[in-house]
Amino acid sequence: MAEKKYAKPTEAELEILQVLWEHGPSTVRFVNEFLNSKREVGYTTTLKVMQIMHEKGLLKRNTDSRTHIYEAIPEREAIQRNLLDNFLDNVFSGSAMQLVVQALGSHKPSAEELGKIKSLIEEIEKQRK
Amino acid sequence: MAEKKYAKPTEAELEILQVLWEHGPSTVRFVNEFLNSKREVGYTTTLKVMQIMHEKGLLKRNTDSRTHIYEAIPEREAIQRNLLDNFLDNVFSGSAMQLVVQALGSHKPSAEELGKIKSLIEEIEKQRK
DNA sequence: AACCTTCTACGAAAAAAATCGTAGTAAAAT
DNA sequence: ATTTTACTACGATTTTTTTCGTAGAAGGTT
Repeated sequence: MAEKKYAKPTEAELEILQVLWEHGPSTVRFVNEFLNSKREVGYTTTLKVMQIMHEKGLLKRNTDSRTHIYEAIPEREAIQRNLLDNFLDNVFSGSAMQLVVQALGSHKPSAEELGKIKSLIEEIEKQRK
Repeated sequence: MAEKKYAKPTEAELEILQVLWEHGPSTVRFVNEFLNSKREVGYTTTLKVMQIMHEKGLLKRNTDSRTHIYEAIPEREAIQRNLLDNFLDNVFSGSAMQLVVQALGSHKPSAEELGKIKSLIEEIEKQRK
C-alpha cells in the first residue's frame, strides 16, 4: 500500500468536489448555487454534505469569518486515481486497456488530444526499453 | 438520445453482472459461490439482488427447471458505455482525454496493448479526414 | 413414505446516502 | 434599535441499497 486511502466520495460529494476543483475554495452558498444551475438542491442539503465531507477529511475549511470557506483537500489526481481503480475493477474487470478503447471509441477526442495521447504512448514505450 | 437507457446498476449489481459477463448464464448458487470467493455474502442476498435485477430488466431468466438460470440482458458494452459516460461526468468533468491519460499513466499497458491502442488512434485519425 | 437438502418468494430489517426543517445567532439594512 | 437577511449547527426524515430470516414447495435419499 503505497497510496494513502481517502474515504471514497459518494456521488453527491463528487458533485461538490468538482465545483471546488473547478473554482477553488468556495462558500456553501456558491457551491449550492452552482449545483442548482444543474438540478434543484436545498441549501441546507449542500451545507450538510459539505460538513460531512469535512468530518471525513475530504474538505478543509476556514472558519475565520462567519461564512466558512471550504476547500478540497486530497489532490484531485489522487482521488481520481482511486476512483478510477475502483471503477476499473467494478466495470471493466480491471482491464485499463478495455476502458481506454471504450473511451476512445465513444468519445472521439480532438486531433490535438489524439496527439497528446500518442506522445504519451511513446513516452511509455520509451521507458519500457 | 440515440441510446436506450438501462437502469444504472448499483455496485452489488455490478459484481453480479461481471460474473455473468464472464461465465455466461448461471444459477444463483454459482454466482453466489463466485462472489463468496471474494467476500462473504449470504445466498438469499444474492438471490434477492438477482431478482431485483430481473425486475429492473437487467437480467433475464429461464424458469423452466426449478433452478432458475439468469443471464445478463443489455449488451455488456452498452452498460459499460453508460457507466463510463456517467463516470466521466462525475469524476473527470466529462473529459475523456483526461481519463485516458490517467488510465494509461497509472496502469501501464503491455506492449501489445499499446499497439492496439495505437492502431485504434490511427483508425480514428483516418476517419477524421 | 419419511427425511434431508436445495430452491424460490416474500417481507422486513439494517446500513448508507441524500434531503430538509427548525432553531439560534451574527451581520446587514432600514 | 428593529427588522430582515444570511449563516451554521443539529436532528430527523426519506430514499436507496444491501442484507438476511423464514416459510413453503420441489427434488433427492434412505
